[in-house]
Amino acid sequence: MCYGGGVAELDSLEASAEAGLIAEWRELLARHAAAVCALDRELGEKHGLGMSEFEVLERLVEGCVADGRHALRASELAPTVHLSQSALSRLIARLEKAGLVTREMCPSDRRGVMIALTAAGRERYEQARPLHREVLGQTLGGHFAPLCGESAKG
Amino acid sequence: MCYGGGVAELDSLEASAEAGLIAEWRELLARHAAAVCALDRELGEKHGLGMSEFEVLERLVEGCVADGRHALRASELAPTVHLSQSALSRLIARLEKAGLVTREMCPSDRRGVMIALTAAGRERYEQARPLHREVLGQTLGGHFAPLCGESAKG
DNA sequence: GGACAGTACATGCGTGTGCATTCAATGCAA
DNA sequence: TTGCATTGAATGCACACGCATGTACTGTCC
Repeated sequence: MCYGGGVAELDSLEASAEAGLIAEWRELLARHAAAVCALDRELGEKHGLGMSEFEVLERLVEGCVADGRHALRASELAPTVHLSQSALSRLIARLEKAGLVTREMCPSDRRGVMIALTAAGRERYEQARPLHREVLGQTLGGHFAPLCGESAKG
Repeated sequence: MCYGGGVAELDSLEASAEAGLIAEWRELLARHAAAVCALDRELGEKHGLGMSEFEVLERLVEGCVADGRHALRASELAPTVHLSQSALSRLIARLEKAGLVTREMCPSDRRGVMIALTAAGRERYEQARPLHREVLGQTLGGHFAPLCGESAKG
């Protein structure tokens, strides 16, 4: 197995590289599905938050810790949570409706919106955080991958 | 840095374990978002397939190769693509409508449905497969992660 | 100043998804 | 055989998403 390389071995080399890629891909899909599903279910049931809602709250908390800023622009928030601009806009609207964040006009650029955590938002985050970590520990660290949704119950 | 373990170091140990978990989680999210988004866009544009549609076709091809079976039960297909039973049902309906699979009553258990690739389905899969592998190679192997969607263009 | 391209966010719309439910078929027990 | 719990798949429904577009604002060029 020195892979020194006759032509005949090139194909099998490529084939095994492809097999490795697919294996990596499927593990990624499985872990993602397990984690997202469990997170959405647990955070939703126990804290009234979806996974993306939690991620946004977390970015806001980190923003405050990191550079002591009081609020973040929506445009800098969107890419960090892998959401489209429109999806983030609506997500922020939901959080605002729930009283977890506030949306204020940006004074320096009135097109922009500054999004800030409320006390309730920070509190909700702090409450949800241990469960978030626990679920991740189980679905990423532990490999027993409790698949979720209908397809898992059966 | 021997982590021999005074009590005071336990907290920092736990903190770094948590930080590692979160780092792993975020990389998982980033890779997944990049890959799924690119796959959906590329396969959609060039082959009229969504990511999940491709995955289902692939499972059907593998099923035939693996145990020479001509068709798979819907119930055994669902968990392998991380979709709920209802989502898979509709996905199969779309594939059937497109002429890529057939749905036949299972003779031994008439509640069940046997899903089989058509010639067109197999052909579509073979055509789409190289692009699928290419996109995965770029988004998983290469780490330049071309984020997709609106949030990426801006 | 006025016109115009570009940017930031909101919104109409179509679509895919999961949950709850429904319907048909099966297996088991009385 | 009849009755009933269980199972496999389809469907009503609500919801979150992305794309395309709309609206308000900014900056630049004339």
